[in-house]
Amino acid sequence: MARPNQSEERRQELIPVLAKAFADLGYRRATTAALAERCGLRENQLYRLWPSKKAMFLASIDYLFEHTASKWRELLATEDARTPAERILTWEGEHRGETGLHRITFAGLNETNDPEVRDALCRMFQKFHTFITQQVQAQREGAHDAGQPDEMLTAWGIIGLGMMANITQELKLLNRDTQGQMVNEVGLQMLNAKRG
Amino acid sequence: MARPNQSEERRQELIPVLAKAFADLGYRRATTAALAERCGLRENQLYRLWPSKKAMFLASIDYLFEHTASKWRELLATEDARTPAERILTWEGEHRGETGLHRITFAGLNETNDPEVRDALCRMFQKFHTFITQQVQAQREGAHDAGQPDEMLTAWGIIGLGMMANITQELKLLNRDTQGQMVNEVGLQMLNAKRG
DNA sequence: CCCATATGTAAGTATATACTTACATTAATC
DNA sequence: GATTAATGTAAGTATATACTTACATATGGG
Repeated sequence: MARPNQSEERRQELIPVLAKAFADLGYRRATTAALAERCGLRENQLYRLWPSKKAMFLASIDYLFEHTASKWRELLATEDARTPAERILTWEGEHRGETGLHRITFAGLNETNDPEVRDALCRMFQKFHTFITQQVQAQREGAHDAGQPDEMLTAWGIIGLGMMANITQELKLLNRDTQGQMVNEVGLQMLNAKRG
Repeated sequence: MARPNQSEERRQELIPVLAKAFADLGYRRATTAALAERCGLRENQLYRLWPSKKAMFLASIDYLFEHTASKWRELLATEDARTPAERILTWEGEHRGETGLHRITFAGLNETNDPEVRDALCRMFQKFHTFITQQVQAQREGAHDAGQPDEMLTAWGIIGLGMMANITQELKLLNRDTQGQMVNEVGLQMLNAKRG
């Protein structure tokens, strides 16, 4: 034998670079040439690590989800005057779109004809949804008002609010402050509101 | 002169076909060959009517927005026990995604590097936002509660809810009934809620 | 009928780009 | 230090597809 195979380590190092490239450029404009250049490699070196561009894309989706989720877990662990759900909302309002996860999501939503891409997106949304549903339940602490939507539906609403915040950012429809205010105010309302 | 030019009429006839093609296939898979075939034409005939594929795409965005907006105006005109806003929410909960506008939106969001596409999307979202803001204002009739987000922010939240409903549909994450329920319940909550 | 323009048909081109191949060089293990 | 797999370099290929060109045919107005 000679020279140990370090492919796995290389992959771990490169995935954030790929994810950023897909986030910056979208799927189409993130050509294999561009990806390789950002990685400081040649195209065929990338292809030694992943079998296809699609595989690189799927790896990026998983990575960015994990990245976001671990940030959220961290927020849950720290103590604060606010509830966990409120902390996440505030943090998202302030840091919205930093990872570029949404751009990758848009790119993925354009490729939903591809079963693997579709599955990756499904898993991602499902995980977010489970996570947020738990937070909504914790926030409401069983004090379920008569007219209030159940926690699962509210959770989808909150995810939608986040998507919309990303879109308004992408299209420069709202400035950062207004965007943060939106996520905070409308999000809190969905969390806590009672029917009038 | 000979033979009157009927290009404009042809365009009007064909735009719905193009829009459906983009909605079904997304931008990338809607190749010019596919577009031409669905129109029952050759590619160069399409190119006599529009200068580029992008132009066909932009025309489709405008068309689908107008299509949706006119449906909503119709809903506003009809009388009902419910308020106008409630009527739109219910209708959207039931007919969500029929036009395929959302798929075109996703495709567009992937091409936001292109200034023309970006502008078309901005115009579309702005128009929807203006429209919905008016409905929220009408619904709340100036009875603005202290903790309630202002109507413009709420309107973005409602649009986000609609986007999310489209995504859950696209990825088959929710069945139609639950989806409609989500749009209705969470939407109504955003419209009417008072802080608990 | 004429003729100018619209419409139809059938190729072709140019380019981008995902992916491959061939070969040179390096470096761990024995 | 020899061997062998990993890594680096530089081309090349194959294909898809947006867009074009060349030419034939139809059709309405003078």
